[in-house]
Amino acid sequence: MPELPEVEVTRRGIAPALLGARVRSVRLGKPLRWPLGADPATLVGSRVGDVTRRGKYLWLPLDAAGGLLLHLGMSGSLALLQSAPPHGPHDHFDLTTDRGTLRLNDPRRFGAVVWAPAIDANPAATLLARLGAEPFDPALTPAGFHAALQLRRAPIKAVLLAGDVVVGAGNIYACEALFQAGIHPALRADRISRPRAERLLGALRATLARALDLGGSTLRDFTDVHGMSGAYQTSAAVYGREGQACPRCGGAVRRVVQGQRSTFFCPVCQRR
DNA sequence: AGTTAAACCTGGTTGC
DNA sequence: TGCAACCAGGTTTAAC
Repeated sequence: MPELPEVEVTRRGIAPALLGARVRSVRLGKPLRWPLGADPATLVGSRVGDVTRRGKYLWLPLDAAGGLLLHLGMSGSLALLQSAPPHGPHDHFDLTTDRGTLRLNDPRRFGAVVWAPAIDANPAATLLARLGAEPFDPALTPAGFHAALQLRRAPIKAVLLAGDVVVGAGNIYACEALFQAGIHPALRADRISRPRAERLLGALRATLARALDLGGSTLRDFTDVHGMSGAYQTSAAVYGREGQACPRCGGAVRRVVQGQRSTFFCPVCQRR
């Protein structure tokens, strides 16, 4: 599921409700990507601070008890439950507080909940270290973006997905941003001109902002903390629309595989 | 060093 | 209907 918009929608859903909440108990289900790395009992009694986001990770500070780094993987979602119903087969983490239970549901278990003493201490620091710029950070300028792309020979689609230049775009929004920018997904990143890099950065920001407005995309699993689906997927121009008409030129949307992932694009509107 | 496959899992959809 | 093959919002890890 979750690319930056979905993670941010999730963060906005839980942050105000959990700020200052007192942890009552922690329940672990099946193993996630990594072990928690702490005795759940040591978290009990701590207070939740302000939940922040870095890339597709959420950081949930627990004052004296360090904090939790959360990732939703491919199929994860968080719910905030006032009275927690019995857990289902894919509920793998419960953080019960005096303000409700934060529950992670993740069928594929690519997600993670990892404890760290601080966000800049391991293992959180290592996981966050390789992340690129936040897409809405004003410090990320067209010139800086272009300069970073000049160092990469991989296809621009792969570079966007790698997230080490700019974070936030996953498979849906990388495809959509490239369509909006009129750039062919197989174009080498270092062959993108300065004006086109500027256009791509604008397209990426616009795509992510629009998805955020629509509550993200729900292909199958994703819901916000109240169980609501996102709506972006119905307005996608190319993603998931192989063979359908390009909304700009009417030609057929194509699907190719790049780096083991499907890429959707319009061969007419998107140029090398 | 930098790019590309393999791996982690489950479940829904497609095709024979 | 049954079953195999393929596909899916990600990213670390190992291998060219």
